[in-house]
Amino acid sequence: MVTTRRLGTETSETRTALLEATEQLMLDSGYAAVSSRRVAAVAGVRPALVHYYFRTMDDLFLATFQRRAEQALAHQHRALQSAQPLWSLWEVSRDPRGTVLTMEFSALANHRSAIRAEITAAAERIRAQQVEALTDALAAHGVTVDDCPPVVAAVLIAGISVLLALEQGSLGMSTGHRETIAYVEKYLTRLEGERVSSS
Amino acid sequence: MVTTRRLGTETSETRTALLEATEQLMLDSGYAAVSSRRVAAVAGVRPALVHYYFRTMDDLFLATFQRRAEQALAHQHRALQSAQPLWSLWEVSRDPRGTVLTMEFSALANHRSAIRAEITAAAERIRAQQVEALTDALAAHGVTVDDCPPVVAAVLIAGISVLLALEQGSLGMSTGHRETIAYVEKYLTRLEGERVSSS
DNA sequence: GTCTATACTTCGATAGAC
DNA sequence: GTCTATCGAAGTATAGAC
Repeated sequence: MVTTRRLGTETSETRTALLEATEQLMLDSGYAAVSSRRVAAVAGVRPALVHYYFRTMDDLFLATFQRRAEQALAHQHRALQSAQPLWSLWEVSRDPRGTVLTMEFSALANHRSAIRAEITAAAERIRAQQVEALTDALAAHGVTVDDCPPVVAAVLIAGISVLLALEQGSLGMSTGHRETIAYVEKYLTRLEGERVSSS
Repeated sequence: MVTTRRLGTETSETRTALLEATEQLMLDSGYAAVSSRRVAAVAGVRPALVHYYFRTMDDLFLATFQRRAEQALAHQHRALQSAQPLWSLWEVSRDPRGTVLTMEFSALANHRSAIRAEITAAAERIRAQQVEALTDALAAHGVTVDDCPPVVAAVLIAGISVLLALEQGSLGMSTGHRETIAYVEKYLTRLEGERVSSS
């Protein structure tokens, strides 16, 4: 049953402001803090406007996620084409904003089935892109599939990044972080040499 | 300003039921789904009773966490004393219930400052216990601090566990999981031999 | 010592005003 | 095409009944 209620246009500035406000709230206070009223307050508009542009809160979350996922995929694609793809992937993965949002959206997926499929699909695309690039990058430096399959390298980098971001960001904890970063980067240096440029 | 309002006793069965209901809700639907009404419904009591045993929702979360943290520390302590401490730590870390709760409480810590300090302190204690045991375990198998510092091994195991649980549990995604588990366990076997008993 | 009735706040969502 | 006034449901928390 589809309602006939009208919705705002996709190009509206207000709509974009609402998406940005949602992302900001998720970063600052977690997805549970995202309510139509708070989003509106951050965006500087009236609460009911949220429901004009997004029929339900799930729609708002979904639109926020899709916008972000596209950016992330494109950003990672550029990084993986650099002369030091392993170093680049490591740096991209460690971006705290991206990691925190990933965790928030994963938590959201846990009990909003409408959103879950979308997030899973995006996560699969991002991993597939990593595996494709890592297959060449590792082989180029003599790492065989038997030593370390590309997909394992992708999981390891993602896992370490998530844990560091979770502990540092949410808990303010840093025991072992410096050592772990040094350990990973020593390995990266052995494969791709010293990091050249970080942008 | 402390209120004079009365609270239920610590040994009450109702109180324990509320703690268990809270944990169950966090596991099933995330911390955002924990409300006084829902906790009461799961525990089979009236909503207002939650506030008789726990003055605020933060108090409820805190009590739930502390109960769980003590169990986790004791459980890990036993595991680390086994004949194959590395294997045991890997298995304990991969317990999905524990990992999901850890993530939920971390997310909670992100925007409930009253709870944050407590969670961070517990996380530090758990890591310290791991490092202490890993220091001996790694040295016993000829792994020097230069090869891999114990604290790095602890972070790696925790990171991999968190990512696997997050992807599998929240997203239903498993790309690369089988390979990663095989990769880790190959390494564990090289150090401690085949896994003997898992209990 | 244990629990309930209830006040007050904030939520998502819609019908309808401009 | 854009926004507001407002409803019913659900949230936390307290004062007071048993």
